[in-house]
Amino acid sequence: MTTFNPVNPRPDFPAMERERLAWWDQTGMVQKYLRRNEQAEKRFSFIDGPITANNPMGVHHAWGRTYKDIWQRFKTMQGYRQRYQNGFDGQGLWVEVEVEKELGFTSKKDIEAFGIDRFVELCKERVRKFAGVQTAQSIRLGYWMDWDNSYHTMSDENNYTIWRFLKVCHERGWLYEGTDVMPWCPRCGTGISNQEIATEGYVELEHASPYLRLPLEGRSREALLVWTTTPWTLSSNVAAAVNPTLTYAKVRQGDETLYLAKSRLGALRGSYVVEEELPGSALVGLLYRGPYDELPAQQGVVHRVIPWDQVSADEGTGIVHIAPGAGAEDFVLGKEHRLAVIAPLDDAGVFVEGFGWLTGRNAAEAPDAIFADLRQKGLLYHVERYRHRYPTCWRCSTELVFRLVSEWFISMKDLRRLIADVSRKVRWVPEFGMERELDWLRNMNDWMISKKRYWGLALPIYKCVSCGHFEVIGSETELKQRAVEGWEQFEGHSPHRPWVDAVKITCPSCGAKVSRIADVGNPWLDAGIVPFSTLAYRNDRDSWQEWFPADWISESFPGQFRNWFYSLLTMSTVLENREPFRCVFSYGLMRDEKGEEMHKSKGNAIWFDDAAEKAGVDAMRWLYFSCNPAANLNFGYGTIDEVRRRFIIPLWNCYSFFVTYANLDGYNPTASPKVQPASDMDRWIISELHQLINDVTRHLEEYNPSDAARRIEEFVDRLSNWYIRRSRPRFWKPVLGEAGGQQGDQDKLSAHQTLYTCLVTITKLIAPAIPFLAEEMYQNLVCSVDDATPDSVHLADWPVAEAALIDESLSEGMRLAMHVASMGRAARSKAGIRVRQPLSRILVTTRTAQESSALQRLAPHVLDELNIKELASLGNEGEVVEFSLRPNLPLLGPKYGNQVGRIRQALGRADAARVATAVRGGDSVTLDGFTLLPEEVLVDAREKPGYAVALEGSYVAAVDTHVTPELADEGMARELVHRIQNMRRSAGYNIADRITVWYGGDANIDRVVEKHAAYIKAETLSLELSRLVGTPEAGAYSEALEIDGMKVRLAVRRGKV
RNA sequence: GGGCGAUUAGCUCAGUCGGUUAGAGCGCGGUCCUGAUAAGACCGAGGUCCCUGGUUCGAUUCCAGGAUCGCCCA
Repeated sequence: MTTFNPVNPRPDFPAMERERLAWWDQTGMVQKYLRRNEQAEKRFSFIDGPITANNPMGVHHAWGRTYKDIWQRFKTMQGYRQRYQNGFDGQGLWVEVEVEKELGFTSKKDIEAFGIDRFVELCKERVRKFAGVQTAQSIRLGYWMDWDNSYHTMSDENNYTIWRFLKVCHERGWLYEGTDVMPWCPRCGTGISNQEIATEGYVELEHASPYLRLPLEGRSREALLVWTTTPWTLSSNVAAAVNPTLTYAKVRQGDETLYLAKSRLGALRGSYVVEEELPGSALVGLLYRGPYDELPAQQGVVHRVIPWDQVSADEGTGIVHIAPGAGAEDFVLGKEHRLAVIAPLDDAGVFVEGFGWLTGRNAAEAPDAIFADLRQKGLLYHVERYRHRYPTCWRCSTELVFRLVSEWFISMKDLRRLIADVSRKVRWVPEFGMERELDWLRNMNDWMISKKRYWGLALPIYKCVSCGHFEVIGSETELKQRAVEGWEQFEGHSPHRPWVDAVKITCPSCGAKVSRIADVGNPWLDAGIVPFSTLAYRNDRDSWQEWFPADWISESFPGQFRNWFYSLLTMSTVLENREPFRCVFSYGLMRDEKGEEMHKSKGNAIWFDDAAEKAGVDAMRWLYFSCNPAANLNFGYGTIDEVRRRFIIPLWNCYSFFVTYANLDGYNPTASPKVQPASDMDRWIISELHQLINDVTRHLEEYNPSDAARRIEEFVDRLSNWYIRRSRPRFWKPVLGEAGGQQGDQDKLSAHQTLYTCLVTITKLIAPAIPFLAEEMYQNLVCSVDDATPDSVHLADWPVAEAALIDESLSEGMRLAMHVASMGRAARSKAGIRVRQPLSRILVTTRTAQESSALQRLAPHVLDELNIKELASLGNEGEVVEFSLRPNLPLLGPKYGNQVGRIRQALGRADAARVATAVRGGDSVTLDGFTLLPEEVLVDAREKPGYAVALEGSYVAAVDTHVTPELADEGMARELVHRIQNMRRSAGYNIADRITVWYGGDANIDRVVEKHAAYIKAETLSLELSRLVGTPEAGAYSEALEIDGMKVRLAVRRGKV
């Protein structure tokens, strides 16, 4: 009867994860976890940035969700009460676009014909569907949340809380209707935000780009030469911009004079004479005749030259045509210089009334007619084909125009500073996040919150068409009170279009009936309000106070400084003038394995579901946990496999090793007597373990996942490749209660107990990051033997380090021992003597007396590892090495400053052997008048012939390579053991099977076997070891071998003859 | 044009509160142990720590300028 369930040495991790998910489900473990700290005093408030519920989740979402899960789990284990609320983002154009695609729609007209109500219902349905998909995927990820309590940004409460926010903005005078020039898709009939363009909108296109003359007022046949890539905007030209600091040329060409930047003279056609050079500032203020002065829309417009430091000397003519009604930068300049604004296009990209022969024409199709017109007026200089990146609609690829539109804004004039002050109270991880946010706050424009679409927040703005008065409704009750019409139609519906639009109120200013404006809201309002809407800000202020501000939020860098972080900060500043979160943790961008961006179309995107089933989510999660959050992550199956190889498999092997031997020995952590860890090895790994607990806890509390992961990996490596490797004989020698006596039992128990403690503690430390593996190990190691423990590792307490168990000097000593072992291997490797061949002596230098004694104490481990008999300090062994001296700069630098150079020289000239002897003996030395303390001089040793020597830093390990006949026989005995072990394995015997061995060979073999019979028998669990006579008996497994040129025949058989 | 990052081995990245000898993984060459583990361990080769100045006894590290790349803003 075994204590623990046997461990599969080659597990199928994804299958294991699926089984574990089912078990968690059956046992209601997630519910227990969610309720674990219900009564706790201390709370940890995490607020989830809502995920866009518009498509299945990607591996990049899994990255972010892993972080969120890790810290919530960590804080749960530490006993903090939490809300575990997930959020879904569902309102906005993203969803509309997908629904339009499904329905095969291409324009707003299609939606209106279909019916806004049906369309909006389909949008809601899509959001619910993908919220479900993402929930299922998140559960597969092992993300433990209160899934039934997820919030939706499309909820009534969320929308009404935004109403409240907008009303406060209005009361403070920050809400206004303004005009702006923005990218517009003439086909879709909607504005396209810069953000939408930045992601996938720019395309390389070729346009006919005219150079034209703008004749200067009051100067005969003198003109500015300008260039544009958008000919239709010339109809609305009101100014020309020059860079005041650039040099311009006045050029004579035939009977006319042209002005352009000196660096752009190459744009001229034909011969010319430069008459004068002048700074751009000399042109500022000149008046000129516009290209379309005859149009009604241009009447009364004065055209003049304005300064603009953004005018480039590398393109066009250095004189830029400005049309504030048709270009974004132009519009800003227009405001600055109080220029006239002429808006030429309607929402379909067609010239409006007032543009003469252009009226009714589509702007995109007008260039040829415009060129002909300009040529006829004598203004056209020439036309070139020009390739450039131009914005297009990300939905239908139509070239965008820039159009003057009327939109609603929140003024940032006062808020900018207030938000910045609030931002400074937040802890940003990484730290440079704050600089990015503040930079955004310095440079941002007023926040445009309206969008001329259908599915989204219904902006509660009621603008009177008769008198222009507008007001903002702050809640559903206020709307009901103010409603004079349509409330019955609206009642029972969500506050969305078209239902809410039925409600009319009375204008308090003129008494007219007023409708809601048709616009919907910017979706970042939806996400920014959640610290209020999800915490019952409107209805239960006490509950809100309890959870606000959030202790921690997390989202990736791209976009969030100007999106979610910004909207959170803005809305919280307006409502409470407080920071909505105390700490924000952000991370980079996910790329594919080669560092290229992932795209569906490129075929390098990896689906979450595929990755989960192929690689397992623990491996994925450990990758996310261990990578540097601030850097981009190159994600791929190769990357995940490496994580598994590097960390998960070695950890699993440690676990598997423990269970194998614990079962063999009948070790039971609850039943077996507790022993005091006596050996250095046990005390060392326990000391390492408690340092690990300290470090991991500290790193997690500082939101530093990668260092936490690195420390755990380092520990597992030491556990596997030093502790277990060195302790192996202790586990397998005599079985508990059999041979070995009481002392052997104690030692063995101590080994089991130590390894067990390490493994159980690791399960807790890794539980937040890789919940499946942690649970798998914990269930078997803990729950199967102890009823008094929590039912799940995820209900366990986070480990707390015991300072008394940490022994720094032992750690240092062991580090040195490992280092010496490594140097010894290097020395052997250099000499070409394999470890199976015993050697007599290794000589080692150390830096200090403490090191020397620590090393002597741990010498048995080093010697056993290296198969060497004796370890001695290399003191004055001048025959092995020669010495050289170096100054210990960290000590001497501060003490002697710029005299260090002279000390260095003095050491170079000194008798190294003499100084080395003195210093190693703990005596000071005086050189050139400097009296140096022993620790201020570092002694190096250099190899001399005769020994195999490894040098590393100031350490030297010299291995005596002389193999005596005695040592050679011992090596042969060990070789035989090795061969017999291989045969046991080839023959398929069990670890504990006793065997009989026959051997045949020359006299050397006889001698070796005779001399080392006891050793060989013990190592190979042989009951009998006899000379082979004739052929091996039937049923025996036999091999003919050659060892160092000697022919040997070996045979093995199970049991006794 | 402005802001924020980055630049370290063939590749992907750690690291250095300024100190002598800069690390890991992958890849490459070689070897070994093996009664947990070949999905392992070890050894080795491989680096003007982007460039130029400055501060300093000492700079890959701090400061300034520049180059290249990325992100954001204009």
